[in-house]
Amino acid sequence: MNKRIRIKDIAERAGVSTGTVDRVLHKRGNVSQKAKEKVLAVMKDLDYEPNIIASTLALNRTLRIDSLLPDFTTDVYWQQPKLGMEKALQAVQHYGIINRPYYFDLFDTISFKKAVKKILDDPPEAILFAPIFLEESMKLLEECARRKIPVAMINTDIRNVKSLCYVGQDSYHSGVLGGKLLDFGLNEGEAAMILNLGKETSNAKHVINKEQGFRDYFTQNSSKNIEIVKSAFEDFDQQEELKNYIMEQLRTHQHVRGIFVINSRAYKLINCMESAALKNIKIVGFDLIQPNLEYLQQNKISFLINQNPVQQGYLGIMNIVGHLLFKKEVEPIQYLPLDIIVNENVEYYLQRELQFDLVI
Amino acid sequence: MNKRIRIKDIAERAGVSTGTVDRVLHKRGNVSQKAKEKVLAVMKDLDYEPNIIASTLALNRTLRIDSLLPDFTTDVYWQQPKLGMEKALQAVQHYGIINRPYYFDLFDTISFKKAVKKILDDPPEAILFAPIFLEESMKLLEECARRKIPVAMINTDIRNVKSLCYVGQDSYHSGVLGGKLLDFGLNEGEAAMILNLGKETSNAKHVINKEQGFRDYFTQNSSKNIEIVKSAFEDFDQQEELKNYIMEQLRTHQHVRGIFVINSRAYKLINCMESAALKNIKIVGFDLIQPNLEYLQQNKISFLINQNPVQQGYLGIMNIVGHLLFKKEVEPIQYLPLDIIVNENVEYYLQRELQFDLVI
DNA sequence: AAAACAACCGTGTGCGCACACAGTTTTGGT
DNA sequence: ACCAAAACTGTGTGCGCACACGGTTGTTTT
Repeated sequence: MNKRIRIKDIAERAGVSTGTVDRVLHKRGNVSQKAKEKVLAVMKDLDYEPNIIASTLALNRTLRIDSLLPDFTTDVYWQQPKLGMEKALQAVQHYGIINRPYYFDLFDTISFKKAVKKILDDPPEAILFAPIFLEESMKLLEECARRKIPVAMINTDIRNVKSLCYVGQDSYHSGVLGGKLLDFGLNEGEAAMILNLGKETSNAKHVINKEQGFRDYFTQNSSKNIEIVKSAFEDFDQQEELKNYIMEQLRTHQHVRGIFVINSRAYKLINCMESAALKNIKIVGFDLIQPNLEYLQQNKISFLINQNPVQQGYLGIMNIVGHLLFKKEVEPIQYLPLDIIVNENVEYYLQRELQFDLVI
Repeated sequence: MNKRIRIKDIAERAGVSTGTVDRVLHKRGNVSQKAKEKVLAVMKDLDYEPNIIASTLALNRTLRIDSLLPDFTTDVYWQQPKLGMEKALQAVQHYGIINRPYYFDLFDTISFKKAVKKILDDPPEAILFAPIFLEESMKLLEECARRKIPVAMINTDIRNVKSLCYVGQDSYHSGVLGGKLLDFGLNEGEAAMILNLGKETSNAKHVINKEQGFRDYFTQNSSKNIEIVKSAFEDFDQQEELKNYIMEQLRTHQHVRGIFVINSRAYKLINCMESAALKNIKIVGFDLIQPNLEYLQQNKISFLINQNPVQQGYLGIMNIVGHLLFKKEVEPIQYLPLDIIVNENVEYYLQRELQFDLVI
């Protein structure tokens, strides 16, 4: 195929005008059955593909994607999906895609509900959001399904309600992987702790899945008789209280030789541990945020599991755009790789985030 | 900014015609200094950005990117950069980008030189290639620099000659990482082998870098007194000879408890090893090709390091396109992450390769 | 039979830009 | 002063598509 097939070529071959071809193409206006069949046959024969460039120019439209993400001033982790989202938006700006961002307090459903109301009062073409609050998020999804607004989710997966897609990690298998990585540092008869430094209101399903995966790893794979200790502390921003809690936990569970921190806050754990304890305990955490990176470099953290938050934001937008503009089929569940990060390879992941704006 | 700024808006504001604005924009034809300054000032004031969509349509041009990759029938690894390249080409097809692919024999410089001649006899707008043969590749790069043909390299990095970019792995640090990953399975006083199942003619620099990185890891990080054993075998396609060689190597170096295979052919090593030996020796290899994946699943390979070959092909093309179409600055050296692959996370990397066509 | 309505269709215009071409102004030479 | 050439500029056209609008034909109603 040397020359791109145009609707003019289709029209000539089918013996109709370009207006008729356009009407068949867009299922618009009236076209006789006879003309329709002729046009469709020629399109198929010539393998016609619309010129998205010309279509975009002619349409001269603006499509708005509203985003609803946790406020990154509450938790630095959320700067990263925002970064990925912004880079994707930059890449597709010339297609007339614009964004209206909304933020909510990670620990306050009121702010989430307020933002949802604003979004639905002036509905966009599509929504990208992080479903931190299960019940409220399901309501948003149901309403969007009713209004046929495509929704892409990141970070947390909600099933049983229709959405365009989920882009994020598989929390169960991140728990399995955490088990595997901790296992390298464990000997026969020692104990491993799974530590949740998070609030009860957020991501309960994630927590359960990670723990289950972690336990299943040791049940099914490790022959070292490892005891699993579960631990959780909500007031992780209270330094003294957290320190007391950690010290007490380590005293109570003296066989613990590995800790799997299931949120991005492994650094808060390490802030509370004495050097001697750190030498004897391997720590596996999540996410390449600055305080974690410093401890990884100091080998106080053995592994970080990268949830690819930048890519979540990026691909969330790209999937929406692919659906809206290119009429692409979208895979409903898209798990991102569970990157294993050590001091020797972390640099490349950090560079990757910076280079995202090279992608069209 | 509610409405996109057009050249018409610039023209009105500067008191000239759109033809003059176009001439200033493209440094074409004649424009008086006075008009030029006015136009540039308005452009800057209004933060004008050309509409790439309209520009592409008006230009109605075809840009050809020639690719020069090793023949994937010789080595299955090379199917993957080809796949990434094809997906990128698909994504940018509507910009009028076409591809002419050339393939060469991985172990025969003649085929490479023949392909180079064909490319240069009918020069494309840009070239994507894998510089397997150092000397011949440098000649190609010098000629392209002379003719101002942008070249993107993947898999092997050639410095000191001008090119658009290199997208690939950092071979030194992949050696370092290999050392780290093997170190998990090693005890005091044991030995680690670095095994090269490759031909002398290919990628010598890569080999040297990986080995150096591997050695440096143990020198600088491991306190276990690990002896490093270097081993290489060229006739890796001769099953009996390879088996004899491996058996002899394992007899000679009985303290070897870990083997780092520095090409993608770890599976060939495992084909030659007896079950008993496999239980005592950890193996770290490269690349998610089918035979390796099977052994990873069977836990005969402990880790694979993913060189991201699909992404190399993909980003090689995307960088060229960004440069040609969007006049983007391209980062000259782009190292891809060194993914650590275990049985528990491999699935996500495989799925990622399949989903690439969702990206615009 | 005439009028009204619906189905159907072709034509024209515009989206923002690239660039060819012809007209106007300026400059240089005689 | 006159002429030719060069510099400069505005205008028109086309890229492929989306879609509004008016004209034609066929059908239904009066």
